[in-house]
Amino acid sequence: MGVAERREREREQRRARIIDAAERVFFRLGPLASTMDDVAVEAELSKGTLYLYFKNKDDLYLAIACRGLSRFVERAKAVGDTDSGYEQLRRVLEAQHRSALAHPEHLKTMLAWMASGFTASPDAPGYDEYLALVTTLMGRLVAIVERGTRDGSMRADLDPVQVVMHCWGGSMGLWMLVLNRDAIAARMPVPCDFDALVPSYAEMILRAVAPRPDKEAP
Amino acid sequence: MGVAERREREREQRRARIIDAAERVFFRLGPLASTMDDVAVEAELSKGTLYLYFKNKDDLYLAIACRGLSRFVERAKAVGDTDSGYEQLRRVLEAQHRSALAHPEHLKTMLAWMASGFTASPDAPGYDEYLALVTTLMGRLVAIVERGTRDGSMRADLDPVQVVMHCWGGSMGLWMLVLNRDAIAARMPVPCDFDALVPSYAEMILRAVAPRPDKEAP
Amino acid sequence: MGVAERREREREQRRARIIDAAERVFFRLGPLASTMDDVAVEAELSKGTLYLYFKNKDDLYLAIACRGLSRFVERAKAVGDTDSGYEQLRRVLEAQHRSALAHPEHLKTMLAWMASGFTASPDAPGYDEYLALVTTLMGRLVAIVERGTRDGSMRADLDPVQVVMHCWGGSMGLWMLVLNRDAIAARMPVPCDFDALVPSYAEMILRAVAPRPDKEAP
Amino acid sequence: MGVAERREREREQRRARIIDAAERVFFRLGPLASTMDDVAVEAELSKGTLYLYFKNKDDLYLAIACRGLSRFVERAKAVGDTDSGYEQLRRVLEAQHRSALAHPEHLKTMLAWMASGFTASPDAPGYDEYLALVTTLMGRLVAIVERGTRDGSMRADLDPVQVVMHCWGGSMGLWMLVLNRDAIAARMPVPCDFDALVPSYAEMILRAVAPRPDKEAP
DNA sequence: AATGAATGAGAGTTCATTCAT
DNA sequence: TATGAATGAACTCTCATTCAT
Repeated sequence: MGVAERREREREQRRARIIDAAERVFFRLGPLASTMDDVAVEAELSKGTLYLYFKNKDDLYLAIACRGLSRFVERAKAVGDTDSGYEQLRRVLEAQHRSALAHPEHLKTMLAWMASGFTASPDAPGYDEYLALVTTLMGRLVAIVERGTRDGSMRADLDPVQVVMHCWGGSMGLWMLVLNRDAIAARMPVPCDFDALVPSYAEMILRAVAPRPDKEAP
Repeated sequence: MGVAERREREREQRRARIIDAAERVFFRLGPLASTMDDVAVEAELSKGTLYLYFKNKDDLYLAIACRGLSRFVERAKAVGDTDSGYEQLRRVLEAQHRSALAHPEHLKTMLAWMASGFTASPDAPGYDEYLALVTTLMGRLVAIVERGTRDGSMRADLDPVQVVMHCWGGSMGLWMLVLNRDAIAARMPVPCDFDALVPSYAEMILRAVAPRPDKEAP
Repeated sequence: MGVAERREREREQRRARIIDAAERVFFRLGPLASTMDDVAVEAELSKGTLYLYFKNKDDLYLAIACRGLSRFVERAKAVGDTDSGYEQLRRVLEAQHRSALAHPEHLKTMLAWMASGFTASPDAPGYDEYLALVTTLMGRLVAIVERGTRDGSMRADLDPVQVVMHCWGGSMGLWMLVLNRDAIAARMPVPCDFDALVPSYAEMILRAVAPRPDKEAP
Repeated sequence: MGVAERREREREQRRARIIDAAERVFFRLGPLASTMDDVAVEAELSKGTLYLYFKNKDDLYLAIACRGLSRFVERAKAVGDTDSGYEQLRRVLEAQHRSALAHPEHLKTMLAWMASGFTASPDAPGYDEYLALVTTLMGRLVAIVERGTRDGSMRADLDPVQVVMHCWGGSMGLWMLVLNRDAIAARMPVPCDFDALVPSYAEMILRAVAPRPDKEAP
């Protein structure tokens, strides 16, 4: 049985190395301009081999999305469960901002994928993994907000799901602007501090979910 | 002189009809999967004719973006300049939401374009028009927030440009979620009211820019 | 009848102006890269109008060839008929060299046409004119050599037609090299004086057709 | 190691077969009218496969030119180095004439290429090979004439490079006429023996480079 | 398991030519 | 006569995918 296990392990390693290569290529050229040939060359593998590990280009795309997402999820988990809901949300937002700053290309790739319509077909091998990640992340975030509404660190009348979507979707939209800062700056009539954009967005969110001040200090 | 005028008018009409057709195709297939052949068939024109009116596919893309944007701009202008800054912002957000609801396909196309990196080259014929629209819109929005900070209807410590970007970018991001509601809903562990997403986002923004209640009622 | 004549004259002028424009375009871009659109713009005429004066692009090509050829013919005629055959040949070669130096683009265009296989169809409107020119030129040159063989200024055993073809074809070939001097120079292991090429060729021809020296000076 | 070698050999064979097919097509239709589709059909290969072996149409063109040129070079080398310069030149000219007679289509293709301006870009894969061939050929011919001027079998005052260019360029020009014999014959006022054209040209060249008879027989 | 040659449909774009006005 | 919008076939080149070895 050692042989089968070693094989499986080797297979996983090889798969991971292909994703590594694909990430480098996708980040360099964008997912659209990247070809399977580019990925094969970068992975020092033949093109045919790629198809032994990934059903098609979209499946490879999905695997990259999973990676990015799992980084987010890990950060969200690392925040822990001891603080107040408000504090946890603050730290999650901060953690994600740091994560995005560290891997902006990941974000770019994911955005391109989202904006082009989430083409992953449910029968792609990586689909289940991806689904599990989203579910985990969303569940975690919703739980944080729910806790906040209960422990009094957030307004009680918030709809947790809506708040999570505001955090998630809004951040995505702002990152879309930040990642295209050059193109946008050229079109803005007034200067904009792009580096401050996401932090100030988090600030605004937090201010909006905070309980009314007059209720804070009776 | 009537002839030249009529020609010019007919040319504009034909151009508009091509954009109509392109919109339908782009919305049906997505801008990436759409081909110039598809557009030609939809417009009941030969492919060569397309190139009489648009330099290339990107230029056609840009024309669609311009159209969507100009709808936004018109709505923003229609809000008028008589109310308080806060009230104007509220109405602009509301107007844009209605606009987006009426033409979601536009938004989808624009998002795909933004996420793939704003490829418009400055020498495309429609570029200047596009630029002017963005500048107008951004200028208008910034002016509204500036007014709000001065007339006391918004917090005085707001950075108007940041607020505008939060409105703009955040809405985009949320619309990205709404437009992919089916794909996302399948991945959400808890149900989400997608129709409420953008309105509740506007509400949150407005709440965040409003002056502190304890300063409102001294 | 004055009206018809004026019309005919105007038609000729318009035709000539189109050829002017076509020459400029062909010389600038080469006959292959030149489009009927380019010619129409250069002629400040609509594309459709071009087809009122020329059956198709080849016919326009032919008209340009005629122009170049008629210049040659005029130079050949201007040499006169008073000198010895040898002297006339010398002066014709010299005249053609000067003509080619003055209008190298013409030569280039004609060469491209010849090398791509003389595509003129006999039913093109300008075909007869072109044919007449070639006939005239060849007849003139052959007559010169024939005279030379009879008046003792050339070797008596020459075949006049062969000599004319050597002059004509050989010059063409050498001009082909001269016109591509840059490309060729880059490929030559030894330097070459391209300016001397055609004159030295004429010299060689003349030396070869000259009577044996021992017969010159008895 | 046998596998890699076999692959390489097969690759060369396939490449050669594509050039075969391209030659047939180019000769039938002319290089301009020939399309990559035509070549693919003739080679019984898919269009995509062509691009695995040749970067683009020009590269395929270049490969054909190389082939024709290498035949010339081989003939020039086969002449050997034992005779007088004059005799070597005579035999080279003769050899090239036979070569051209055997493969006129090659000549036609090369002429079309030359006349359209030597478009080969230096980064085409076959460019170096082509360059080496031209350099070899030119060097060989110049060496022959130099030898002739030194060994007394040619006039001492000849410029070897000029003579070589006369041979090369002049022959090209005459072949251009021969290859278009039908079109030209229809335009000639007097009959012309096209088959004799190149041999009689070689004769003329040889006569012109030969030393003066009165110096030969003192 | 790995290869890489082969595929072939289809992309965007061009341009000589036509024809209704 | 002159126009120029419209055509549509043809072009070169790309690339995700397959399959014999």
